[in-house]
Amino acid sequence: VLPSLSRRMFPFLSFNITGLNPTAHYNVFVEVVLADPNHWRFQGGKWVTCGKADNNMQGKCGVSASNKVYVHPESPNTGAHWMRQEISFGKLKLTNNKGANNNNAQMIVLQSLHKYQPRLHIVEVSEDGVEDVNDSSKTQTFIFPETQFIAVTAYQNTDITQLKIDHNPFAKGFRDNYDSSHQIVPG
Amino acid sequence: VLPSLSRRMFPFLSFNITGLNPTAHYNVFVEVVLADPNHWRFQGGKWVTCGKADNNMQGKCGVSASNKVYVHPESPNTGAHWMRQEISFGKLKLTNNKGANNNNAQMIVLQSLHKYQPRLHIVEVSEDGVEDVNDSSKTQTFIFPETQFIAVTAYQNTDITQLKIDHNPFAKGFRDNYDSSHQIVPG
DNA sequence: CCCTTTTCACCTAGGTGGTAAGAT
DNA sequence: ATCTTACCACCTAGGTGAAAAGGG
Repeated sequence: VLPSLSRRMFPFLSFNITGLNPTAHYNVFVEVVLADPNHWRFQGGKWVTCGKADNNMQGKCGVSASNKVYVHPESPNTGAHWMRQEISFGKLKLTNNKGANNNNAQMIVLQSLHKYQPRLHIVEVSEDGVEDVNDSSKTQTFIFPETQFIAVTAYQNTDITQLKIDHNPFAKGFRDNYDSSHQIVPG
Repeated sequence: VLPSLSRRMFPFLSFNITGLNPTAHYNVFVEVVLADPNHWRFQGGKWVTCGKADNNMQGKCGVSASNKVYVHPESPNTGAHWMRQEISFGKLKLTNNKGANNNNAQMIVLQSLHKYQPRLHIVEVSEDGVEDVNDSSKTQTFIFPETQFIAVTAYQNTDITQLKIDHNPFAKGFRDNYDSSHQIVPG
């Protein structure tokens, strides 16, 4: 879901990284860009393009925007740190509220019913402590097409709803086989 | 308190830092060292030394030990980052269990009924990404005597207990004026 | 006797999908 | 009609001091 109050992305992105310089410093972050310019709707049990593409979306697919980036909270850190174990983005939050970024909280702002492609960026921090995203030797980007998703404000596909209920620990109360026998019963 | 299961230090340490190089990288951490070699006990409403000092404590006052350090979770980071706002150590945990460090969790191991002095360390990370605590030009240490404390496993001074109940949000249920009228009443 | 460990009810803090109401 | 918002009960996760139980 994609509410005005932000929600975490679930299932969340998680990566294993190798080949970094163990003693150099890197920023690691995820960016989310439009995968295509279409509106999508869920019809007849399938996601279909709505026909008309957004007017002002043409040519913007795959282009970065400043408010669509989530820097991993352990950034900056050493190559050794990033390679030690899987890097998870379990706290990455999505929202459709453009004013949501005004707070200190870092959230990714998306448009509902559009398809998105997450990207993983690893940027080496140069000696003077600033990252240089324009130096291609210092920045690497990875794209996994299987991580594409369509943002929604209300669930459309019940399979997705069930997947979340089954695997997200915070949705345990909605599981069919949830044992509530420990609850207090009046009388 | 100082249980085998660790508890947070409260009130917690918090610092404002100025004078760093905004673009250089630093590790920031707190170390806790013995303030004196004595046993302390609370008697007649006051803390008094127990008479006999620990045999193997002589000459160890103020000396570092590897398991008495808590690295601020935002380390490493830039001077600009550390100077932007107050640096709080609200999640620093204390324990008396020497095996507690075996887990991934980073806790400071202390001995009950001994007096301790926290120290703030700021270490510049050199260009190759490793800190050099032996280069005195790259490391700074700050000591505030008013932050000394005596570790305990059970509260002795009721003034301290009340201070925690009054100011620690997690102890709200123990406040005299706590309004529990919202609680469910059976029948 | 004094100190430590364990357990507990009670709280903060915040992440779920459902649902009803609101908006276009 | 379709999408969005606001609110809710219900959950995870974990930080409190009190009090009882354990240990030297």
